[in-house]
Amino acid sequence: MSVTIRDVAKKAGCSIKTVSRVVNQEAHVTPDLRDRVLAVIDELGYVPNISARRLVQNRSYMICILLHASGVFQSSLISKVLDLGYEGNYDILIQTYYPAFSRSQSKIASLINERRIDGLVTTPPCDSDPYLINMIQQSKLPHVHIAPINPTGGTPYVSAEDYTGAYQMTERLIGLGHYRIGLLMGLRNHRTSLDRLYGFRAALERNDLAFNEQLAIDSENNFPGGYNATKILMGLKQPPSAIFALSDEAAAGALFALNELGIKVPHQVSLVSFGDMGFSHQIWPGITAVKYPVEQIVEQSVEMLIKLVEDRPLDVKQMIFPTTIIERGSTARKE
Amino acid sequence: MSVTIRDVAKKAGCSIKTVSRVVNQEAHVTPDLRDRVLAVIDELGYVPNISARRLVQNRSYMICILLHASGVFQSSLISKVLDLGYEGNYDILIQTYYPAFSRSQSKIASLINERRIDGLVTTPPCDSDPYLINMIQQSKLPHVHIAPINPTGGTPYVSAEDYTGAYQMTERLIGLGHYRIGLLMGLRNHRTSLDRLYGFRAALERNDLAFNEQLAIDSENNFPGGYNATKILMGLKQPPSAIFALSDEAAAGALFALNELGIKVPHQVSLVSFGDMGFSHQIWPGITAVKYPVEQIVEQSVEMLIKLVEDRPLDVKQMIFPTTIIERGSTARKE
DNA sequence: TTGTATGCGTTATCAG
DNA sequence: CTGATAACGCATACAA
Repeated sequence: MSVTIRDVAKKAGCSIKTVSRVVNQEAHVTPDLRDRVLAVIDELGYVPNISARRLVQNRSYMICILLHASGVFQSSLISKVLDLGYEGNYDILIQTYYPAFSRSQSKIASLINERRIDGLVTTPPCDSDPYLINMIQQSKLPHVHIAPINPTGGTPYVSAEDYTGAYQMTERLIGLGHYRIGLLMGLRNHRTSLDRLYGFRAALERNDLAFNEQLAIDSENNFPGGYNATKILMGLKQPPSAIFALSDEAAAGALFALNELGIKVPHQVSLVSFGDMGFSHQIWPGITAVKYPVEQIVEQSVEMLIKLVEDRPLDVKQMIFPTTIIERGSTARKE
Repeated sequence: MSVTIRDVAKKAGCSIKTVSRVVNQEAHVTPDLRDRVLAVIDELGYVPNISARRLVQNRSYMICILLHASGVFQSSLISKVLDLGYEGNYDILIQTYYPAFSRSQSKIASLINERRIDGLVTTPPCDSDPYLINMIQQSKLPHVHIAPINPTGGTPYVSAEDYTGAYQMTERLIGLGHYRIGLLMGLRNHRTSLDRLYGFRAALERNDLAFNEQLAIDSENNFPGGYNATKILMGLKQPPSAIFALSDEAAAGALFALNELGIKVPHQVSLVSFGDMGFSHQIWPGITAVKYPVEQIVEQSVEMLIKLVEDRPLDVKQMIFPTTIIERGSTARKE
């Protein structure tokens, strides 16, 4: 078969332990011998067998990112993961998890219980699945949350300032003279959606504006959700002069609906979104958005996980990144 | 530590080989004994150690999809990969490859040479990198191409009818009365771009229309590429009445530019694209597109690769899927 | 500084 | 049909 550590040792005239030392860059090898071994390694084209190493060390050198569904959030998250993936010693396995499918369940169960991964990062709403969370905790697998719905149990997590971002964006709209603001909400069982909602309400209150139930539409954080909600909003006797979509997809749906209705953005209606992951700048006239710092979140969560895996100390167990507002063409002062 | 095959054997009062047989669903075990073993496995919560299995079988049960850059093509490809990922016995590692970065090179080299993967699917333009291709061939690693630039060397590949798709779409535009069609080309060193270009030209010829160099703009297959090219096209003394973008991103850029110029789509200019991966239906007024069958391509290529890995016969070594045209709001008869 | 011997948890061989 | 035992390739106590 292929060349092993033993072949190298024989040819170099030393023991396998010495070769092992050289390969793993341990101390206590005379430069002379080290060079000889290195030469033989090069000559024979020796590469360590990762499976053997994994077996004896009981480590997989693989970490997993768990996703649910797919959308622009997932896409931009994955982009960042891929960028991280070719650095470092770990392979990053991107895996979807659909609680409803038993195949999906058994796949992740196998990943966790067979110790095929050294650690796990979960993204919302995976962390709201009790089966999964329970399994992770039982297994004592190193685990980091991204934007968890329930940041309980002491699991480290990385998140963003959803509340503040929504608050600031709402204030900006109010500052532009918009007092009737439509809100396209996400599902209420998502923490991020809730935080954004609270931020929105707080900004209204702060400016002595009442929260109008009629203007806050429950919708899914996707294109059809935003599309339908906008149709409803604009059909009201007193339609809003601005719409705040709590996701990029919903904003895209809203814009499509507004176009269809012949309503000019931003002159007749201003539109803003929360996320700014994907094509917010590519859809005419460019959507003003709260930028959600996915990249930093992903990078940080992976970094934290690896520290956990390698048993290195974690200075902080919660990290919350600030959001920023990106101004584009979809907002204007109320006429 | 954790429970091993030996523990199960001891408790069940049989040999480890028998346990192994039960676990691997081999024949030659009396139902009685099998049940007893199964019961113990369940009781002890035994799960086989994948690393040990990998070591002894010299297999990793992991396959890799190699990507270059990121865009909507990659995104929709990844979506499909993720759907496949929780089925089957293989983990699918999604990996980017940037030939310019030595870290990226050494990562993929390690993946291949240390046999950390059992097989590899490459996507364009990875297959145009000689270093990579050479390495793959040297290693004799099972390998399948997706839409290769140079389908040489007998490597199995899966692709789509780029030529025909472009031909048909062009004919459709001509049928709508468009005789001056702007073409937003991708980079010329991509086979798919070339095939699409040839299809476009063939349709023109077939309809006795001359290919106008001025209307065919070299641009990258991305948003700025399409944006800039469209600005150029519409600045011509005789601008086109229709634009054919050879990628979704370029089409989005084109649409943005047209909006910015105050040109109505489709009334003043028709716009079509090739790909239909991402948001073609989410950008007003919906972009008529040639649908590129990514999902089928990905599924098929993974299936072929696994056959290769498992040494099962491959009935076909080249598969080329047809494209279809999706009609949306961005095309109209020339006024 | 270097080497020996043992074990990691499987699968596979071959005898019973 | 079943089981003892030998690999697989590496890391690591421990000995020299």
